[in-house]
Amino acid sequence: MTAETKFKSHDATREKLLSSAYCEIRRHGYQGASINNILESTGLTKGALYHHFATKHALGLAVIDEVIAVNLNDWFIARIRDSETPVETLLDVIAQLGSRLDEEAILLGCPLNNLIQEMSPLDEQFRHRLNVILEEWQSAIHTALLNGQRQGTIKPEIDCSAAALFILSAWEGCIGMAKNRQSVCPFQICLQQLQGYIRSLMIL
Amino acid sequence: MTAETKFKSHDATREKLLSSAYCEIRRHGYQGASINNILESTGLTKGALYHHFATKHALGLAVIDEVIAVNLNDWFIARIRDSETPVETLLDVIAQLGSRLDEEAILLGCPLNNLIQEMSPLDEQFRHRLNVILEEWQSAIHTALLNGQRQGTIKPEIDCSAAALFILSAWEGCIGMAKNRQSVCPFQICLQQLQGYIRSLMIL
DNA sequence: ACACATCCATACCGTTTGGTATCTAATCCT
DNA sequence: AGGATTAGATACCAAACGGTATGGATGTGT
Repeated sequence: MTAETKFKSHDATREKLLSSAYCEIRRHGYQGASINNILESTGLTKGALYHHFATKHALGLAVIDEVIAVNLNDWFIARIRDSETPVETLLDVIAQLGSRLDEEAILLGCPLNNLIQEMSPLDEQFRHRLNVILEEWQSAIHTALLNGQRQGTIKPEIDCSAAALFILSAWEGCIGMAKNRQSVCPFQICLQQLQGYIRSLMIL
Repeated sequence: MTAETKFKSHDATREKLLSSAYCEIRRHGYQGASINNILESTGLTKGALYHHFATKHALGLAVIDEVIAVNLNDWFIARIRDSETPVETLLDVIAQLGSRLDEEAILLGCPLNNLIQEMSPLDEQFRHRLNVILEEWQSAIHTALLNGQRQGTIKPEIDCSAAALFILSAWEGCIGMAKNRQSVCPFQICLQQLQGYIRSLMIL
């Protein structure tokens, strides 16, 4: 009970820091993220931050592990992996992506892809963790396609691994392009083409 | 003659600065790019830099206009737009992309896409200039597909504008994913899938 | 040859950066 | 209850940041 309340309040400020850092990084990138901004938006001080995180670098890694990875898993990866009608679900998730994201979300882009583009050449620890998420994602699409083949909805001659990699790349590519257009419309067009590609893998 | 030599030496240091800034930005992003690093790698000083460029911001815009836009135009956009066998050329250019880029080039990613992901939400002038390049690129692919339709190599029912947008998105997406994998192999697989998509638009 | 503009080096500036040392409450364990 | 640990606020720091002011060369135009 006492340990629980302590643990809860402990997590409370830690979560606040993580959440604020996530927003700041999402907007300005990791390098552009300002520790002072993060603290200002939480009302906390450096004492709190550096009590929970050794360095800015550690904070960045924690944001990846505890925010980005979790969100992506809940929203996309787990849904696709665990579906009993995986190909339908894959198409559904992409459709929802096009209809549910507002302009601001599009402008800010995919948190995973943002960090990949910024940090992969700069920091091996960042790169590795982002790569793990990416591979889980690709693996989820891969097994979805394999299940589709088993269920007879995906053409048997398809290389599901390569197709999964391409779907993921195109997915992130669509979001990336939309980030520059600042508009939902071309984004939806792009996602429709991606759905068209996926349907071309299917047996009609 | 005198005016010409003056102009040449003028351009010489200016080009040095642009080239060095391009490399620095490619590695660290615009925000992460250090003016001092740029100067150190050229052997020049701040007097030189701020004589030719008013601010770091102006330098960044000049890199886009005078290096990135020019390079992309020479390597991809103009080639695709001006080809008499546009679809073949498009496939060729993508194939060359997979075979000619070494691991370091892949690790550093597409200079255009890098800046798009970093700067689009942060600076309207950056976003606009990058958008212009992107639209020229998409337009080049678009007209290539339209020419293909006229030549009877592309299926008439294809929405060439949407397909061009998707090809461009997937293109950048492939490079972006490869940036994290740090390997040529998945990149080539991804590009092969993109070629497969383009072939699915063609009349065999 | 002389006034003038261009080019760029040197030295400096204020601000912001991530990070640290210290100190005070609060909480935990026995 | 009381010593020990944890949580977090405050004040400070050196370094790096982008940017500026000045001054001296090197031409350039007349």
